[in-house]
Order: sequence, then C-alpha cells, then structure tokens
Amino acid sequence: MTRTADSGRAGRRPALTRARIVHAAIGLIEREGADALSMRRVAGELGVAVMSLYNHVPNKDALLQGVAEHIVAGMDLDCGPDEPWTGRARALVRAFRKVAHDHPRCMNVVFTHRIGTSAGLRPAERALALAESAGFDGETSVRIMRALLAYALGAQLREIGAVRKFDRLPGDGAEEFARLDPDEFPHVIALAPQLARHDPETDFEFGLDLLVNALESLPRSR
Amino acid sequence: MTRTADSGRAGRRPALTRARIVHAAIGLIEREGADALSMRRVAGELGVAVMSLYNHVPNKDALLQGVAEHIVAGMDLDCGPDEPWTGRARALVRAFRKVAHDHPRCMNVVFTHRIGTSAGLRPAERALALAESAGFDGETSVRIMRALLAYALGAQLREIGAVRKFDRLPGDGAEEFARLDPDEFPHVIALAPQLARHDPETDFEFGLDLLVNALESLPRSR
DNA sequence: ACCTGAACACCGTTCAAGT
DNA sequence: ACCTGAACACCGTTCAAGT
Repeated sequence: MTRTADSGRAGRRPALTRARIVHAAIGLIEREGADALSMRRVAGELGVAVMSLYNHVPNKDALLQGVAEHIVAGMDLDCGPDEPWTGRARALVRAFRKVAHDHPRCMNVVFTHRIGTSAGLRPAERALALAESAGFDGETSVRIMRALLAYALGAQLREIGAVRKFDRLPGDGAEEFARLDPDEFPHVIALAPQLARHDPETDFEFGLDLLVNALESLPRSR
Repeated sequence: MTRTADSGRAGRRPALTRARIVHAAIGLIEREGADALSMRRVAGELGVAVMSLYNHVPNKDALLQGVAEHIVAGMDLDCGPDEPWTGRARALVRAFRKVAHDHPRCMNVVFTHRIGTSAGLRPAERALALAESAGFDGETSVRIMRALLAYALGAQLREIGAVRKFDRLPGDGAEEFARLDPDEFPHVIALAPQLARHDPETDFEFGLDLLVNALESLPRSR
C-alpha cells in the first residue's frame, strides 16, 4: 500500500517531479478509476496548486502517456535465456498479463496511449530476438511479434469486459440468460454454465497454447 | 455521407429519439474523435436543448453504451453455412474487423463499454455454433470463442496503436529508430524497415491463420 | 410524456504575477 | 526555474417550470 495523501502534512515536502506526478496519477486511477483522474485531483493529492503540475507535464494527455509508459516499463522481461524459445514467448505474453493484473484500472489508459519512450520497445526487442533465435526470417519475426502482441492485448481487454459483465451478478449469472430467445441463442443458453464460469487464467493459457503451438509447426528458414 | 447538421433548419424536425441521439453521437465521434463528444455537442447537432437528451438516455455513459451496441449490432454475420467451420471462423473474426474499419474512432468506445442488449451475444452464438459443428465439446467451444474474440479485439487495438505511431512520420519512419541504443535494440534496429512497413491486412491474416490452423489440429470429441 | 433554461459543482488550460 | 490564483470556456447533471 503506497501513501499518497501528503496533502494534510505541513512540513517540508519532496520536490515536485514528473515521476511523483505520474505515480500519484496511477494511484488515483487504481483507487477511483480513470474517470476520477483530473489535474486538480492529482494536484490535491500532492498538496500543490493545479498549475504547478504544468511545470513538469505539458498537459493531461502527456500525463496519461506517462502513466502508460511507466506501467509498460514495469514489465518483468527476465525470462531465462536458457529456456527454449517457445517458453520465452509464453513468458513474454505472461509478463504483460502480470502488469495488467497489477494495474487493472490503468489498462484502458495503456491501451489508448502511445508509448513514446524507448522502454516501450523493450518487449518488442525481446519478441524479435526470440523469433530470430527460433530460425524465422525478419519479416516473419515481425508478424509473430504482432500476433503475440494482439493476443496479449486482446486477452486482457476481453477479461476486463467479462469481469464487468459477470462479477456483479449473484450466483453463477444464470439469470443473465433467462430472458434470451431460445430460437436465436440455443448455444449460448445451452452453454450458460460454461459462459458464466469465471476462470480467466485457463482461458488465457488456452489461447496462448493455440498460438504457440501454431508457431512451433510453422516452416522456418533456418 | 450522412447529413446531421439539421441545427440551422427551422421547419418541423423528426421526433427526438434514442436512435437519432446514438446516430448523432457516432457521427460526431467519427468526425471529431471521442474527446469531442459531449451531451451539449450532441444536443447542438440535433437542434435541441441539452436536457432534452435526458428524456431518452439516462446519462452520458448510457449513450456511449448505445454507441457500442449499435456498432456491434452492425456486424455482418452472414457467413454461408455451407462453408467449412474454419471458413466460418475466419469470416466471423473478419466481420469484427470490418466494423472496426467502418467506425475507427468509435472503437475505443466499443472496447470500453459493456454491450447490454442481446444483439451483443449474436457473434458469440455464431462462434459457439461453429465450434460445436466442428465437434468440440461445450467447454472447449467456449474457450475457442474467447480466444477468437481476444485476437479480434487485440488485432484491432494493436492496429490503431500502430497507425498512431507511424502514419504521421514522413517516409518509412526510419528516423524513429535512429536515436535507439544499438546495444539494447539490435533486432528492432535491424528490422526497422519491416517494422515501419504498414500492411495491417497481412498482419491480421497471419495471426488469424495461426489461430485457425491451431484449432484444426486440436483433438475433437466428436 | 416530453421539452426547456438556470444553476451547481466540476473540468483543462491561458495568463499575468510572484519568488 | 518553479510556483501560484484568477479567469475563461467548457463539462455532466439536478431541479423547477413549462407544454
């Protein structure tokens, strides 16, 4: 648990910094959601006037970009290079999943803001390196990286949506499907228990297995 | 091209409707971006007082939900049932890609808003139906649907991000990589031309092929 | 049932003034 | 170089009043 409410304390405060501002923004988003983030609220948390923020950040969009960058930079890319390349591919996608779980309410910010710093390219570098070590040519390596990235992003996006859909329903969510037209949705109704079951971990690994297995049986140039 | 600027005309106007409000919101987002959407702007476009909107839509979030629902409901799900199931799986994912391309600036709204109407379940119904016809059991069918959805979502999310990263650079974007540390990013730098090349269609089909091929070699119960 | 204007509590950002 | 308060042009939404 981080302590961000210095506002009340009157003693000497640490210097205002872009890093401190980004950190306060992340904390605020995680506590109250991205809608609650405003320059005024962030300034309040830091016990500072709103306009002071603008000495370290050009505008709100740049602050959100800083949030996205900080979170992506927090990815743990240490997958032992001794592992086979498929294991490293899995570790890379799981590393993204990890930061997504550590900062669930910041993910929409990550999804919608460009990463400007070179730290955003570190996961790409790892992905390209492992694809090359597997013997794929450059063009294929880029496509593999993009397919893995698409799945990493989409799996988290879907999971967030699924949580919002089911987790505030009592029980297994069966009543969600009670009103559906049985002629139009026979499969959805028949599979209601499976659809209501909430096991994101298994869902995630299932799709990751599909992708990695497909990569393994892809023709290689080397 | 739709005509939304009735504002100036003084004659009898069509009745204010939830559908007309959603339509105006979609037009505004596509023309000026999601940030430009406000209840006041929408009301202005329809030549109506702000508060009139609230007779048909409880609040702004519900309006955005309506936008997401309308766009998802616009998916073309007519994949000839004579096709093999892999073809229908491809058609389904491509149908999502199609609406994403028809409403590029609305996609972030779609990604971040729950679909409340049953129309949002129609793609799921199709996906479950084709997985079952392929001989998968119910639990596997649900996981297949989720993997396909994750890829469909993520591929579009990635593509939007890639466009924002490269399409405003002159030439092939090589100068984007000029400042990178060669020791930290050898592969990114070596593959700069491939990374700068912008061929989302091929990227998308590459990942889709991976997934569908993996599905085809999955053990089936029937 | 539907529409409306005024009002309230917020926003992001510019500007001029301070140290 | 950094901080600040006042001001401007916006927001979403409540409320009371109209038809």
